[in-house]
Amino acid sequence: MKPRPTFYILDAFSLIYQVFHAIPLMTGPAGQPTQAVFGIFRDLQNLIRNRKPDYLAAAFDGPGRVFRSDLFPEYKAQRAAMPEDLVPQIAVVQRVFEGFKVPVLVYDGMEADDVIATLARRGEERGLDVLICTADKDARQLIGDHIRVLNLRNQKLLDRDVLKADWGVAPSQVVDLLALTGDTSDNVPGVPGIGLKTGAKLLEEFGTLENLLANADKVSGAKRKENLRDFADAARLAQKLITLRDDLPLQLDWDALKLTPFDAKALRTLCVECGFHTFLNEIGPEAAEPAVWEANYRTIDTPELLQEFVAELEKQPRFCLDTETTDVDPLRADPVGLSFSWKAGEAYYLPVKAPIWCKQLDPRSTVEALRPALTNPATEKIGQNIKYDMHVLERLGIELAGPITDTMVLSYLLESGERNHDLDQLSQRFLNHKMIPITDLIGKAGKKQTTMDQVEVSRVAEYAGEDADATWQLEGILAPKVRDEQLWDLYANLERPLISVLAHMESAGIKVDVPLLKRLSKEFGERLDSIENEIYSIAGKPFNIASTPQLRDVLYVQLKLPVLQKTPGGEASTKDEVLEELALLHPLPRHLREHRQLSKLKSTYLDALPGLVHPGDGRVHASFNQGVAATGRLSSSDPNLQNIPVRTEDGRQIRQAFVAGFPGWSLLTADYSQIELRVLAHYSGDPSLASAFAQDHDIHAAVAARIFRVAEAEVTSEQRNVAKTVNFGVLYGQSAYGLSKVLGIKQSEANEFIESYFREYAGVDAFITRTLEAAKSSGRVETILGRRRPINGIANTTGHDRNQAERTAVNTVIQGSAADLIKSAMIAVDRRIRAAGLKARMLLQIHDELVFEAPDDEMPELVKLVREAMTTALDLKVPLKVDLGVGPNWLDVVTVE
DNA sequence: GCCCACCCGTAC
DNA sequence: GACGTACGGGTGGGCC
Repeated sequence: MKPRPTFYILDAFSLIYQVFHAIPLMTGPAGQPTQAVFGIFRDLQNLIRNRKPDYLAAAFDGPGRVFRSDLFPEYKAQRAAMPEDLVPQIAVVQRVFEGFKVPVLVYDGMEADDVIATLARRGEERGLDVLICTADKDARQLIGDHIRVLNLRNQKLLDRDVLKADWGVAPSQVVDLLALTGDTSDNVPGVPGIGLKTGAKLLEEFGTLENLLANADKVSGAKRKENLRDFADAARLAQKLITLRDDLPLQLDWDALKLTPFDAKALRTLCVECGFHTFLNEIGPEAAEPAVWEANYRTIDTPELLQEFVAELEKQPRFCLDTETTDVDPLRADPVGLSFSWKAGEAYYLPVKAPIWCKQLDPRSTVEALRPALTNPATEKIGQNIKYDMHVLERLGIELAGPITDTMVLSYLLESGERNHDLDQLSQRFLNHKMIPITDLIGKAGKKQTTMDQVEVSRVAEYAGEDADATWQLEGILAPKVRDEQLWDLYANLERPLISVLAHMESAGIKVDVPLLKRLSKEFGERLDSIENEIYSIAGKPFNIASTPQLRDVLYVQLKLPVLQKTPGGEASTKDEVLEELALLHPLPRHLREHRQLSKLKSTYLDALPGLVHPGDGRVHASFNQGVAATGRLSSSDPNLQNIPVRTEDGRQIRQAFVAGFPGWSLLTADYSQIELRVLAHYSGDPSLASAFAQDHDIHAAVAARIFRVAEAEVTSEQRNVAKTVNFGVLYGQSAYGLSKVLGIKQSEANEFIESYFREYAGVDAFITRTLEAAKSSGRVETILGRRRPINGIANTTGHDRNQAERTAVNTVIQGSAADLIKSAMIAVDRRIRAAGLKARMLLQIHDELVFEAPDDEMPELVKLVREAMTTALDLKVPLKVDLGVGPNWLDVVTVE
């Protein structure tokens, strides 16, 4: 079945009032109020961008008489006049609708609600999937198989089922329910004493309002009986008022309701008038006609041309380079060609591996010819994700020298995590240019995919030339932006030097004991088999335990166990936390938990890791990604070495397979102790937190002592555990509810712990308040080294969205500052290792931990050097502490003094 | 047969 | 609804 086309109907005034009240007063350059305009602009932009409606319309109330006033003169009578600040915004909002090309429907004498109802019906009949965007409860009566209500504030969709869960009634009963409860905002009467709960209960019993009123004497409670009798007419009137007319004689031109591209010019004018600078940036380039991309790319494919080219290249103080290869993994990739650019619209492509019928250069002599330019420390090298090219060049025996400017990293600093930073997107956004998709050359991933060396040179030259050209042009835009935003120091002192540190870590990799992984895999496999049999016999039949739907069926249909939690998709959850509960009721969940744990370990680590071991050196070379995590952390992939198990005994065994690479070498692990809590102590300046760290106390015990008001020596392990959980909860903005769930205590109790914590650590409270205020006024937060992250929705949302934004804001400062700190440490350690001329190498970073390998005779010096560099990486108001361990593998490390 | 959303679970 | 940041495996529905 093909999905139905979508039809979004906007209840204009409902949305306008919603955003007007939700967003604090904003004013434009002329001092005019703009918050409703802003809110509608944002809503439309998001709606069109994210949901891509097929059809779209906005309904306004029409001028003239309203038929409901004939029925009931007081209808909407007590509704306050439109706020003074809103009045002038309505006309501008209309222009926003026009700018986004949203057809505005206004009909003389008709209310928007009825227009919407009619549109919805007609849309449904036409085979569309109708979504009504409104906060108006009345609209819920329209819900059906193909009509739903969408809340644009939280993107929540109301369908038949959600309605049932929410109000306990079917769509056909909505009118009756609202007629019973009445609606104070529209001045619609109802039956006193009947709210949503009671109303739904009565309707469940009696079906309809009419039947209920007819059988009022059967309802329990004397007062309720009396009210139902006395207010029966009021309810009947309300019913009439609430019922929407879905049969208005509207002339609809469906073609005119189809979504069309917005009028960028009109919107731009409006944004300038209103001072919406962010929107201006967003619609600006993307809306404009694609820029003319004047390109002149030359292929350098003879020794003579190469000689001329190198002579030019060596004259350039700065140039952009890019490498083409046969693989996304630079350590498995063969070089195919290099491209260079130092002027917009111009680039050079040097093919070194191509189909035999194409003219090309000799790889070896080309590398030698380029070496002086690439290793010249005085010239600047520009690239997009240049770490990749550094790997390729390293394998050709070239260590890139000179200052590096990486456009991916620049973009990341400007907007960490809010967007992707790949070249295609950067080019689209900043240059308004669509790059040639790589799939045009090598096909889509899969069987038919070829490699770049199979593609004829002329086509690769266009592709590679464009890469270098676009990167060069991007640098011209991004670098000034980074300087303007005062982020250049962060780049030059932290992210830039980190690039080559990461490149070295990646090319070092870490040795893996594959036979051990295989042994463990076999052992886990055998244990899994026996658990599997046990599970099948308890369940009475075999099924796929790894299949959530099948497991659901066994647990909740077959065994009829209670559904304790639903997934975000509305299905019964089978996650571990739920199984833990269910284990108290039935033996099966216990076995399932064990099975889950072992099969996770087996598939994700034991079986996947050997496939990622580099055949040449028996090591895994993960990528440490510098442009992904929104807080400034690194991430690791292929494989992810930042989530190797440690918490359970079975999981921990896997660490034994990460070993020192050579005989007589060992691993060194160096963990920051309580790094995020120390950062919190630094920021909060809280004296008691600071002194606990200054005196190197057990921080969880120290906090326990204060919140439970006992001596530190008297703290019980339960109290310490509570304090530990609260400590971490604070970092994540955990609520009393969350804490109570983790600790298995009452919410009220959890609340007391949290309150007690903030009473004792008022500095922490003040830090949070300070951070949130700054976030609200500036729309972003900043880490200790000035890294920034935009915080969306902290000032203009409420409820859950607001809380989420607040948690993100606070956590980003802590997590991001800790990330700054360890990045600084990595650079410092790397420098010192080089300065000392050690063979030791940094291998891994796991957010608060560094892993090295070194010859045993270097170990004492390395330990000293690492500790020194890490503890002095940044100067905080509390001391930094590092725990070090040495051993033959990542499991069996022995603590060193 | 490939792609992707969803669910789940591992780390800090 | 309720704890922040990541990555990745297995399933199964959708698509080609």
